[in-house]
Order: sequence, then structure tokens, then C-alpha cells
Amino acid sequence: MLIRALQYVQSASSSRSFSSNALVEAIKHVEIGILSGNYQEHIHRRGFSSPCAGNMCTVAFISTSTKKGLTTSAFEAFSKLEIFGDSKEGNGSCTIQEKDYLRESQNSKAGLYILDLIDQGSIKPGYTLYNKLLKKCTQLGKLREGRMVHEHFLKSKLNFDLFTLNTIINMYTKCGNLDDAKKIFDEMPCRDMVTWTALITGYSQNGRPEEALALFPQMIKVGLEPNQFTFASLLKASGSAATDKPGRQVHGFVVKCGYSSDVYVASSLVDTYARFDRIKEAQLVFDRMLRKNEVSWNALIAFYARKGEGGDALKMFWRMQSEGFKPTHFTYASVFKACASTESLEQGKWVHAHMLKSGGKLIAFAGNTLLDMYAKAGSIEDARKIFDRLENRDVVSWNSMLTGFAQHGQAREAAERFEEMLKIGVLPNFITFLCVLTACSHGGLVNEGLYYYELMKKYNVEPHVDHYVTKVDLLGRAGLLNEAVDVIKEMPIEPTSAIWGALLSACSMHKNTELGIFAGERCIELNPTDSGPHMILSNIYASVGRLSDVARVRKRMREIGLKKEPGISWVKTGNTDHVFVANDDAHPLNVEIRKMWGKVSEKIKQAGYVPDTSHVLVFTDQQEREARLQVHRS
DNA sequence: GTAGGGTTAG
Repeated sequence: MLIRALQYVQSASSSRSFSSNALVEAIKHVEIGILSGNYQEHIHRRGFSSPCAGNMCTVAFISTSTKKGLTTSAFEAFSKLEIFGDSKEGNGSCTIQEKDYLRESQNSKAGLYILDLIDQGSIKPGYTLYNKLLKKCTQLGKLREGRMVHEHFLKSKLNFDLFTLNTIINMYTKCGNLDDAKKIFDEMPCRDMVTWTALITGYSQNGRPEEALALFPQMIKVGLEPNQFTFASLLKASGSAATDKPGRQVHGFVVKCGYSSDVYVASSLVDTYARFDRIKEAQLVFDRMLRKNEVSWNALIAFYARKGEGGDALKMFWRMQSEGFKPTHFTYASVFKACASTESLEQGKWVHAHMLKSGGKLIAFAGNTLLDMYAKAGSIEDARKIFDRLENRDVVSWNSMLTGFAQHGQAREAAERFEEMLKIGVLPNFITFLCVLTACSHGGLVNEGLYYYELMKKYNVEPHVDHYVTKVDLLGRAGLLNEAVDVIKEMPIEPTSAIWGALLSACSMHKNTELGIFAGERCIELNPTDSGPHMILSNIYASVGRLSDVARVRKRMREIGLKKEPGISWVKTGNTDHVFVANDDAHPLNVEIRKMWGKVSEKIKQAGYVPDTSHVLVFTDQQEREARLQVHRS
């Protein structure tokens, strides 16, 4: 009977004429037969075409077993239920009919079938049931369903229960609804340490560190002592505070309350100190840890990666393993970033191989950084390969791929990928638009860029000042200087130095002296410490022979204490880095290199390169002017 | 019932 019923569901779900009615019929059959055998095993052995079919049976199973009073079996099945929302819809493993079924069941709260059963009187609810339901909603991040359970609990005849309310607060914070969590917190007649910790954690995990930290003194005031959970969250919040002061204060309490040797608390301390560049303190806490784990190492490795200290990051990566710790996705993500920032592709390849060898899957978490590493190191082909091989792709994977194309001047590719991501339903964020706009700007795709800019509205992405900078850059590079000025005039926020900087570069490129001077002066007013705009402005003055203005700009730079950073080039051959600094003839093969450069430079000229020497005024001799442009000189 | 570590742009 059971087998026949399962066959019925299976064939119904794979048949073209499958409909909701057929499903209801099928479920009835399953309901009749399901208790006569081992349900889970049968589901497993039948090997359903998709998890949705299994879900349909699970719903039937819950219904049948609760009717028979087998609540434990119902709970067990419920914990495996994946019918909440659309988790399976997203990866395309559903048939169209199954999608309809999922949608229907959502509307008729089939995901919370069990609540209907309570209303019908088939099942008597208790705190345990509500807590299980809330936990499930929390795990799946289902706010709507969680709220339904919360409301159902309020309507029940059950008394106030601290444990359940803490669970509800946690459900709201994990689903990102801090306002409701705070409301419940405020209305509670009594709170314990878990209540406070749940709210502190909520603020800390949702990027509201100030509010998390503000709760700490209040908690102390009512006489509750924080535990290791509280401290871990407080330290995370301290890590994104404006100064290191909160972190130090919390550290004091950690010592006072005796949690210094807790591995969660100590790892958080390492991370917090590292975020304020207090590497000595971070290292000290780390060294004194009696027990370490992967997270302790990752906190330190992430610090070196952020600082661009690739060598140190790699050293720690090998050391953690020699001390018996296995790298995690966090570790790989940091190490790849470290390799990307030091452009040590060879080392990065080693670590990549290491990850493959240790059986690590290529998931977006670490894969995104690996993709970025290859793109930054110059191998767009490898970056693309990584993208194709990713087990899962999130918006960052797409952004990184777009950036890769933009960095390699492949604007068309970037635009195509962008269209593709929209087509398959990946929601672009503000960074996505920056990536695709930058690609268009660098590739001269003005119309496409303007179109994508307008598209931001459709995706509810509010233009940030950086988007305006990119738009000015897009128009400016293409020589549409008046249009670029219109953007600046019409933007709803005050132009920043970056905005004027973009216009300045465009004017320099297209030789609009008057506008360039205006933009340059505005840019320098707003950010006097960047040497770049001073140099461009000076060059613009030079190009029209306004030598006294050149002198004035140079004098102003000296007064501010600015020096133009010398131009530096690197060439890597084998394991040796050859560094060339402006005005530096120190390389042992200097003579040979210059001879070779002469030949290359001749070829470039033959290919049609015309050096722009207009701003190199100090030398009257044309040959000397050209030479100034071709090698590093100040 | 409450906890810590990662990535994309500029």
C-alpha cells in the first residue's frame, strides 16, 4: 500500500499533467499507507526526483501521525520539513508544478500546518512545541512564519514564560527585526541574563554596535553578571566601534569576571585588538591562550590579510597547521586576500592546491577571494575558471567576476555577465552597479553605462556618491564634459573631492583648461592632502604656459608638505623581484635595460604612438621632452 | 534560549 502510494506521488510529480488536485489525491494515498511502513527509509529508497516531493509526503506524514497521537514522530518529520518558503525553488530543482504547490502551501500556511492542527484541536500545544517551531523559523530565517508562531503563542492560554520569550527575541534578531525584539524586551515583566545577551547579540550581529554596547552598563546596573556569550558579542560590537576604548573596557570586565581563558572570549579579544591595529595586544592575548581553536588563528590571519602583510599571513597559515589546526573557509578567504594584495600568485596557487588536496569544496565563501586573487594577479582566464567551478554563487561572486573583467578592460564581457546575472534572478547590490558602471566607463560604453545607471531605480539601489563619481567619469572620459557638469549640478548631495577629481581627470584628458582648473581647485580645497590632483592641475597650467600658476601649485604642495610619490614599477622574473624607482639607475643591468627600452620605444612609435609632451615645459628640446614621458622621472 | 573568524567597489 505504502509503496503504491509513494509510486503514485512520484509519478504524479514527474508527469506533465501533474496538478494540485493530483497531488491532493496522492497525499491521501500516502496518508493511508504511510503508517504501515518505515516512512523515512521508503522516501529515501524511492529516490524522489526532488526534495519537494519528499516534502509533500512529510506534510502528509505530520498530519497522519498527529491524528494518531504520535507527536514525537510528527516533530521528527517536522524538523526535516523544508516546505517553509522557497529554499528549493531558488536552485531550480523544482518542477513548475512543484513550485505552484510550494506557493500554494505558503499561502495556506502549509509550512505551518501544525498551527492548523492546533486550531482544529488535533494537537495540544505546550511550551516545547512553540519553542521547536520558533527554533525552526529562526534556523530558516523565516520572519513571517516566526511572527505567526509568536502571535499564536500569545493567543494560547499558556502563561508568561521567560524561556519562550527569550527564544522569540532571538527569532526576531536572527531574522533581522531588531525593532520587534526590542519591543518584546521592553514589555517583559522580568528579564534574565540570556534576555539581555540575546538583544546585545542581535544589535552586534546586525551592524548596530553602539546600541549593543549601550546595553552593557544598563545590564550591570540591574545586577546581572555577563557570561561568555555576552562578552563574545560585546567584543564583536567593540571591534566596529569608533575607538578601541569600549574594547579595552570590556576586556577589563572579562578579566574581572574570570572569562579570560574562554576560547570564544579570547578569540574575540584577539580580533577586537587586531581591528584597531593593536597587534601587540592581539598577539599577547593569542599567545597566552591555554586553548586555541581555528577561530583564534583565523582572527590573527585575517588581520595580516587586511593589512596586506601577505608574508605574515602565509607564515601563520603554515604555522596553524603545524600546531594541528585545520584551515577553514575563513582561513582560505583571508590567505587568498593576502596573496591578492601582495600579488604573490605563486604562493596563492600553492594554497589553492592545498585547499583542493585537503578536500575543501570551492564554495563562494573562499572561492570569491580566490577568483579575485587570480583576476588581480592578471589571469582573467583562471578567474573565469574559478567562477565557473564555484559550487554556489552569491552576489559577491558576480561582483568579483565583473570587477575582474573591468580590470582587464573587457567591458563587453562585464556588461554581458551583468545582464546574465539579472536574467537568472541574482539581485544586484550597490557594489554590482559600481562594478558594471566602472567597466562601462573604462571601456567607453557610454550608452550602456547610462542605461545601467537608470536601472538602479528598478532594483531599489539608492545612488551613493561613488555612483555619481562613476557617472561623471563615464561621461568625462568620453569627452562629454558638459553632460558631466550637469550631473554634478543636478546631484542631490554636495560634490566631494572625488567628484571634482573625476571631472579634473576628464578635463586633463580632453584638454579643457578652464573647466579643469575650476575642478582642480575645488578638488584640492576639499582634500588638500592628495598629491594627484595637484600634479594634474600643475600640468594643466603648464600646458597653457601659465608658469606662475605652476609655481604657485608647486609651492602650495611644498607648504602642505606634499611630495609626489615616486613612480615605481615591479618586474618579477622567477623568484626575483626587480624594482625600478623614478630617477634610479641602481639596477645592475641598467645599461642593457635602457638599450632594450630604446628598441621597444622605437617600435611603439612605429605603431603610431604620439607622445603628448604639451605639459613637459621645462625642457625645450623635443627629444628630451619625449624621454621624460617614457621612463620614470619625477 | 544567548557567542567569536571571510570576500566584491573606491
